Amino acid sequence: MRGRLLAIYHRLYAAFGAQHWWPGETPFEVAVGAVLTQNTAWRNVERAIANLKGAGCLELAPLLALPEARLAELLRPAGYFNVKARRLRNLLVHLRDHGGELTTYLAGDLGRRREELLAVNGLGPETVDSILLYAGNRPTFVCDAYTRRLLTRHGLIGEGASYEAMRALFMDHLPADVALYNEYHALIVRTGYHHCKPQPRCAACPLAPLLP
DNA sequence: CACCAGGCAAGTA
DNA sequence: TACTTGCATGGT
Repeated sequence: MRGRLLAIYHRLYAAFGAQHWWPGETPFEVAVGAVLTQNTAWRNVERAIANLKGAGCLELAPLLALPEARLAELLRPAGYFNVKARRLRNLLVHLRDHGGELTTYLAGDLGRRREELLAVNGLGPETVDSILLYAGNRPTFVCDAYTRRLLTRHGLIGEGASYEAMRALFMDHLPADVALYNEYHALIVRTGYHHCKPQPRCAACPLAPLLP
């Protein structure tokens, strides 16, 4: 399994190169982006983040001081703006209640932090793992819809596999390397944008030779 | 026009 | 437990 997963990784890296994730200047911005990009094109998230920046609200205190209706207004281009205003506030309140310093918070016990964040309404496993890995540089593997498609298509996991099962597949068979986890997930997402995605097989896909 | 995009929670049976 | 639905903008 380790060989299969690494072979896929090397193929993707050779085809697409380093992805330089996460796009975001500070850990706080990364965490905000993780919530805003739920089921949403990154292009639209960038507009919302630009709005927050323009309002001087890309830090905990000023962002938390915004009325929720005003926050939703700024988040409009990211879609689901009412839902996301609530979810983002839930995260901010949680951080405020746990010291107010994101980097310090994310440096705590990994399993404990992951459980705490998962308990925040609006934060699911992908969002939480994204925050931990990309904002906190913690070794947790991020999975998503593209990951599921890749794993099932290569026969590495069953159709109904849970998020936790997918994550465990990577973490049980790869070294707990933050740089590797970072690049691997980014490359899988990059592959999602690749034109071969709907077809079961495509000669131009860098993974075609590895398909069963 | 339809379909998709770096999900998640709440409702239903 | 296992499905289904709501949430919403913007690009292709």
